[in-house]
Amino acid sequence: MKSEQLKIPQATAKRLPLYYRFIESLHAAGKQRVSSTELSQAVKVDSATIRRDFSYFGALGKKGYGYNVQYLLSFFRETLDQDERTNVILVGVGNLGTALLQYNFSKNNNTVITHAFDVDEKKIGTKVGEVPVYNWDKLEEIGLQNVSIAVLTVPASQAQKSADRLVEAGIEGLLNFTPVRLSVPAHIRVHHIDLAVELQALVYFLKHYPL
Amino acid sequence: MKSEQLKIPQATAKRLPLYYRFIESLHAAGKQRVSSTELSQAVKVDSATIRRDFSYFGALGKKGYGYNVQYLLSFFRETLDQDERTNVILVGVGNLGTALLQYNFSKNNNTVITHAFDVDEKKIGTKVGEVPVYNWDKLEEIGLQNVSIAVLTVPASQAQKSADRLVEAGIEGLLNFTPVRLSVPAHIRVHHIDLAVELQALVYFLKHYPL
DNA sequence: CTATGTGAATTTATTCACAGCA
DNA sequence: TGCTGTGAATAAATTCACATAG
Repeated sequence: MKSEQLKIPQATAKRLPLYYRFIESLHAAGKQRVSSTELSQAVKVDSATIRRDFSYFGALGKKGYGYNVQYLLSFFRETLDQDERTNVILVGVGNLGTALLQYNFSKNNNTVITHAFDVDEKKIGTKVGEVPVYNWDKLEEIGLQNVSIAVLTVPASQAQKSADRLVEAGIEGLLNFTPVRLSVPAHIRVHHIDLAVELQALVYFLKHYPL
Repeated sequence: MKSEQLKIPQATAKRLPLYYRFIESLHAAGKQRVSSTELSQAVKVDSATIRRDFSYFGALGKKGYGYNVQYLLSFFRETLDQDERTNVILVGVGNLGTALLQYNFSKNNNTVITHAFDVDEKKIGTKVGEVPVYNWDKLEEIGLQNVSIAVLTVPASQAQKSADRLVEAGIEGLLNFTPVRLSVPAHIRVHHIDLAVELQALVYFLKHYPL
């Protein structure tokens, strides 16, 4: 039951949170069943891809009927570990960091930023959207109380050294909003959200891939 | 010279801005030449992939030498249309919108947010990081002066209707930061940056794909 | 009849491995 | 020799198309 999950394609894994969120909204709306075609229209993923994605987890649906919303919901809740809470820290309370703290991914899920860190005396000791800001110099002292993920929103010049320190402190995953391509040990997982690259890529597609 | 660019794989196109940014920094540092291996270490993309990517544009390098930084730079500048300035508007001056306006992608490139829109009277008429905030109700009146891209940072509840209105006004590309999967005409290009999905995906990978 | 689940085909992307040029 | 550029191999992801269960 655990080992089979190792075979799930990465592309599928990245879509799971998307499915989960939409299934939640269907459930909240009181919908009982849903077909891959309906899901497809909502999340803009081909229906065959959705059926394929679901099939990696076994037969979640019923032929001629579709999928039971309640069942899907509890299945994905467990699969995405939404039963247990996941705590995250954020490093760098600048504009972007502040925006993420206010947002705090709060609406749908069980993943929450619990601590923020910064070096600015004026920010330390305050709260930004419920989240207390701690002194970055006290990271080791405070420790990562079973937190395994950090959101990195520091200036580019501080990115690598901040990452090094987080790794040293025992972090396992980084959501990196800086443009720096971090060098980390092989067992650390880093996902990049590179805002400037995303915008440039859109510009490029627009000019060179007319739809 | 134009038509061949239509064959460039999407995966390659998405990496171009990344290459461009690093080549810029090499140039700024006064470096003359660079090999695919060096590039690989810096941008964390396999060196064979880099050579393959470059090869879609012809023979940019010299065997036994590598690539000339100056030449690469001017080649990519042209390819990514960095000679001409690209103007962008931003809709929704909340926390995230404000962060993006302050950031304004400004450091490296020639793509700039020139107008922001919001409905909040307190924001209209002010400037956020150099960018003036206009009344969203006046969108049509102000018009999109040869702007073809909008960054969408409105609340989820406003996302679809904001997009509809932008499309009506003539926008061609959307960088969508809302969790809503927008429905737009086929000729409109939408890129999603779904912050909650990214974080959830990282959580999932961490728990299920031990490195 | 309906909509899943999945073999097979196809498309897209990555990586290997090396011939050949500077 | 040192590195590119690229055929060929491999891997990953998507899509087709349909037998089959309900």
